[in-house]
Formats: sequence, structure tokens, C-alpha cells
Amino acid sequence: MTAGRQKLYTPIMDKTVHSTKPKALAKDPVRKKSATASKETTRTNDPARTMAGILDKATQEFAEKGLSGARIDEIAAATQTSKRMIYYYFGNKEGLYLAVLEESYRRMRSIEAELHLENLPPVDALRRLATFTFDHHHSNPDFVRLVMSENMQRGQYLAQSKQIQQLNVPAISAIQKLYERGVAYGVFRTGLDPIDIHASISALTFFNVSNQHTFGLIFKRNTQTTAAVAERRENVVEMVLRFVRQ
Amino acid sequence: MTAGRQKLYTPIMDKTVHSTKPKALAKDPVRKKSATASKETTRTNDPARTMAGILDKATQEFAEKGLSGARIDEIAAATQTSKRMIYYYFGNKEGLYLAVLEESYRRMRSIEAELHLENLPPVDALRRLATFTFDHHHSNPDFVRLVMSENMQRGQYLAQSKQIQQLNVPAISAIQKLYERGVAYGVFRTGLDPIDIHASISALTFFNVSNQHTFGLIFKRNTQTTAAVAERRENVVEMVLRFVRQ
DNA sequence: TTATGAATTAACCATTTAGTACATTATGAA
DNA sequence: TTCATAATGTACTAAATGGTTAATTCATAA
Repeated sequence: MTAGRQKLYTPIMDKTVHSTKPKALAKDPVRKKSATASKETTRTNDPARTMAGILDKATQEFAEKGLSGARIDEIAAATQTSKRMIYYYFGNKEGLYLAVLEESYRRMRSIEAELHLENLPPVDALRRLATFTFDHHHSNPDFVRLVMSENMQRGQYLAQSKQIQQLNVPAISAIQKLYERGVAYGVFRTGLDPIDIHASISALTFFNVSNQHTFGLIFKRNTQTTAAVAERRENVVEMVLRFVRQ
Repeated sequence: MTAGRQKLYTPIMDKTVHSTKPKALAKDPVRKKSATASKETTRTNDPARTMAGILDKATQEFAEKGLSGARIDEIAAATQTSKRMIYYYFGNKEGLYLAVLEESYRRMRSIEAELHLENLPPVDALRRLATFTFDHHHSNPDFVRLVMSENMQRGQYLAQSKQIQQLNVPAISAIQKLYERGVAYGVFRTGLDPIDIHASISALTFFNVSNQHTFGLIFKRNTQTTAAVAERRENVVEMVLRFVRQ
């Protein structure tokens, strides 16, 4: 409301800060001071590190408790910086949540890019894709929980981010090409929908992480032991292959 | 703290109210007054209806927003009664949440009981089980969301309810018998774990509801149209059959 | 070197929200 | 009819929590 200081953080609010690299981050200040033992004494301006630190702790908090369960004060306490800086860089709680969501998706997809399915025979490629996706979900429970949380909110934040939605185009075309190759080779049956196959792979691998607690309690099993995970992965991969194969 | 009125709701707190039918409910007061047009004028004591009304609205609220996102005031406003009664019958927010969870699981399992898989040939029985589970999840999104929410909380409330955990024993034995029959008939391959099969069925059917929003956004598809649901269901069933069949 | 905006600190505030105190009325048993 | 207790209504409170005010320090372009 008070016009005077609105200027201070308004430019940061205008969707550029958490959707693209902010000015300060682009400049990449080389942090001269921090080398010269000016630790407790002087304040070091390092916006890149400040933001990264906030994002990191915020990711943990949101993944753990969801949007409504997360506490800004908790996040602030976990960082090296203060609550004020969260609002300075991310505007509000929702802005921070969206930034976390975007960063998490970005990181996940960038890892995925290194699969190189093109060089493998279709069956091997599909096996590799399923195996990789399984391990991917298994070793990134925070990402899984963020997606769960986002689905609890009916995807209303993901809907705001064109950026995330575009990140997934490569993933689609990868499985599409893979499937078409398999059909051409005569090893996959025809008439299947690549996205439907992807849905099955995601469902089987995601569920194993997302629903581990209720499932474990009801069936009195620890689904996350090394042995259980390995066995489950084999069955998931087998299931996918049997579905697609000729 | 004040010992004087602690008596008022302490007996209700002692885990009997929301875990078994409370005294008032057991008595089943036939509600004579309500027939004689004593509407706005006199208060009608009807604990059974009061509790049921609270549970109903609370289910909606918790399913929609999860435990931390749900608001007791919102629930109270949606009921015919007051916030005071929520605390009177359920002690606190967590008690209400647990009651909702228990009631939801109970309702789900009781519907499941009418499947009668024993009378069908194994393949048909498995097809029916998968189809039914798919439809079950699809037409009970509130239940799915409660389970999602509970998994976000690492199953800590489900863990408190031995009651729910026992509800699932029949479900396990049903699929186990079914699978053994199929093996005996020579139509199912050996060496599979019935609970693992159940995990796959759950994963494929649950995911289609739970992750519909993120999935739909990323792949630019409405997964909930009649056509999409029907197609997906067919693929899910096919996938399960192909996995288990000889 | 210095002016200017970016980055940061510390204290503060308004609202929301779970939970309660206290008074009152209905109900069924004796 | 009375009486004990269960059920309910009204108003309130303390704490948590998202967000802000205002003052200050750092970094750097001119």
C-alpha cells in the first residue's frame, strides 16, 4: 500500500525473479570478500547464494509438509538468511512454492535427458526407460512428494508455469520414437498410445514411492528395503515389456 | 486444564467415540420431535445425526485440502451444528481427521466385499477385480485424496488405527485365493506374489485419479473424459492380465 | 569518490485458527 | 416430577503465521 517502498521489491514480484534468472544471478558476483576471512564480521551480499539457499530449504519443507503445511518461519530458520529475504526474492509463500516446483521439475528433466535411448534396440530401450524411471522416482522422493502435493491442489500452480509444461516435450517424443521403432522392428504390437505407455510406467514407479506408507501399513511390509525395491522394479519392468511386446 | 469441565468431553476423547459407535448412536433415538414440525423453535438432540453430519462435511474438507489445509471453522460452517460439537465429539482436529480416515476406509472396504470372485474362472475374476478397482478409484476421488494426504503425512494416522489395518485382511486373501486358483488351472504363471499383483493394480488405477492434474497438464490431455477413462481402463486391465497370464 | 539502487537486518503487525469457558437446554431413568 | 447427565449454543482467547515497516549496509557505475 505505502507507495514509497513498494518500488523496493515490486520489480522482483513481476514474475521474472522466480521464472528466469534474476539480474543479480546473471551477473554472478565472484564473492571476493568471502575468501578473505570476513566471516562473522561483515555482511556479504550474495544474492545467488541467498536465493539458492532459500530454494533448497523451501524444497525440503514443501516436500515434507505440502504448501499449506509448510511454514515460512521454519524455512527461514533453516536458511542462513532471514524471512524478509524470502519475501524479497519470492514475493509470497505461493511464489516460493512455485519457484520450488519449477526448479524441481527442471532438475528432474535435465537428468532424464542423458538416457540416449536412440542407440538401443527397442526392447532394451524400453527396459532401460522403465528401469531408469523407477530408480528416478525411488531416489527422488522429494520430487514425488511435491508432485503429490501439487495434485492435491489440482495442479493449480503447475498450470501457472508454461515453463514446466514445455520441459516435458522431449520426454514425450523420446517414448514416441522408441515405440515407433519397436513397431517398425516388429517387436512391439501396433495400436498402442505412447503416452498411455508412459502413463503406465509413471503409475507403477510413482506409486511405489508415493503410496509406500499406506501400502506398507496395510500389507505389513516394508516396501523400501533393498530387496523389496529390486524385486518390485523387476516386476514393473516385466509388466511394461509384456504389455508392449508383440 | 480446568478440571471442572474436563469431564464433559474426556470420556469422548478416550478413543471410543470415533473408533466404535458411541453410546448415543447405539441407542438410536427415533427422533420423535422432528416429525411434529418443531423445526426452528426447539432444539432437537440427535447425536447420531450431528456426528454423521460433521463426518460428512469433514470428509469433504479434508479430502479437498488435506489435514493442514482443512479448516475446522469451514467444516463447522458447512454443518448444521457448531464448532463446539466437533470438539465435543472428536476431541480435536486430528481426532476428526482420524475418524474421517477410518470411516472412509470402512466404507470402501464394505463395498469391495460384494465382488464374489470365487464363482468366476480365474481370468475372468482377475479381469473383474482390476476393472472394479479401476472404477472404484475413479468414482471415489475423495477417498483417493485422503489416501494421498495420509501418505504425505507418512501414514502416521493410519498407523494409529489398528481397525483400518484389519479391514484389509479380506482383500488380501481374496486376491491370494484367486491367484492360486489361476495357477492350479494352469492359466496363471507361477512364482508371482499376490500382493505384488495387488500393488500393480492399485498403482495403475490409483495413479489415474491421483495424478490426473499434473499428468493432464504436462501431456495436454483431459484424462477424465468418458472416452479417455474407458480406454485407460481397458489398457490397465490388459496390462494386468498379460502380466499374470501363462 | 560518491551517489544510487540492490541486498540485508531486526522488529513489528493483523489475521487466522485451533481450541476453550461457561451457560443453557434436552432427555430419559428413578 | 425430578434429577443427573448428555447435548448444544455463544462468545471468547492464546498462539501461530503470513506478511510488512523502516532503517541500514553493500556494491558498483559514473
